[in-house]
Amino acid sequence: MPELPEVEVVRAGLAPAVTGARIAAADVLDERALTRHDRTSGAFETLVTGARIDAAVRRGKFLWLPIGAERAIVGHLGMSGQILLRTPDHPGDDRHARIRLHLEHPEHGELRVDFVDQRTFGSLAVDRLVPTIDGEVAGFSADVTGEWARAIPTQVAHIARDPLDPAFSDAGFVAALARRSSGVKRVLLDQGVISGIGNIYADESLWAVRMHPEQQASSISARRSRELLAAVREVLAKALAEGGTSFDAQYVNVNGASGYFVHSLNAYGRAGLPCPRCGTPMVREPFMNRSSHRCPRCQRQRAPRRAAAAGA
DNA sequence: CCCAAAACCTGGCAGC
DNA sequence: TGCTGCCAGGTTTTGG
Repeated sequence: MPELPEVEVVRAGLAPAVTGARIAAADVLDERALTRHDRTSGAFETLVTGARIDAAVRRGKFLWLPIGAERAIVGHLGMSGQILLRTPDHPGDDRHARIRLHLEHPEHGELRVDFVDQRTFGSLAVDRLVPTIDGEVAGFSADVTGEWARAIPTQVAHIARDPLDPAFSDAGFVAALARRSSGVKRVLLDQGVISGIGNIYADESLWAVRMHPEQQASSISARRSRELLAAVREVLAKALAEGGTSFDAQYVNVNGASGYFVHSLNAYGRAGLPCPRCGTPMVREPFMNRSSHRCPRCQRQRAPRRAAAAGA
């Protein structure tokens, strides 16, 4: 599923092809791909047609293409979204194609950007850019010199910086864990605290530091919190280096190729298989209408804190 | 503010 | 073969 590494692979692939390109036309094939588009500002097609794309920027799992200093096309891949670069004459037989952008690039000529999404949790939208709250660069992109660089789409403004962002606050993360009473995995998945982590990399990171997903966040020491953050960074960076994680071709990069990180997973999807560290069979447990994967030996839960004078 | 759970959606697959 | 129901899960919304 697309988490930070997968979205970054898409962004990096898209950037050189779309930067500087003009959008000649847009086809909306399925209105459900525009659920996050606010129509009161105008129709999607009208707003993007004729616009020039200045960059491809990412924060966490959100991706956006600034079109001028005031607006951007915001994309989220949801669970099954893909953004595919194609030649203009590519057959239009894609069953799950939702939106097509026809581009004219001064150097690369004509090309097509297809937003393809089976499960329709993903979306594109035209959104307003607003200044970042801290005045820092909004997200990751090759070029940060444009007017758009320190501006963020309103839809993304509430999303925390991701752990690979130079402006991410390690101390802020430690403090956030310290004041949360819920389980640590829930906090890792909270995009308002730290962005870019989904179910796969949460399980991988927790395995790496031998932490139980339901460990109460506030019970974790500052030192252990920093170890966890370091593990998150390591896991994300490694996945990124390997081109992202994908199963059954749900996720593909802009050229349509799958990532290879699936071969490197230590916890996710390994229920019943031996823990790569100690050999104990891994378990899968229900978690927020989905699953957690962990080693029952390496990742034991510390006794939950009890209220004072509890019991009878 | 904090927390938890439901809702959104499609297609693969197991089980009958 | 064909039906049913579960499962995958990121984000927003809703309710407490």
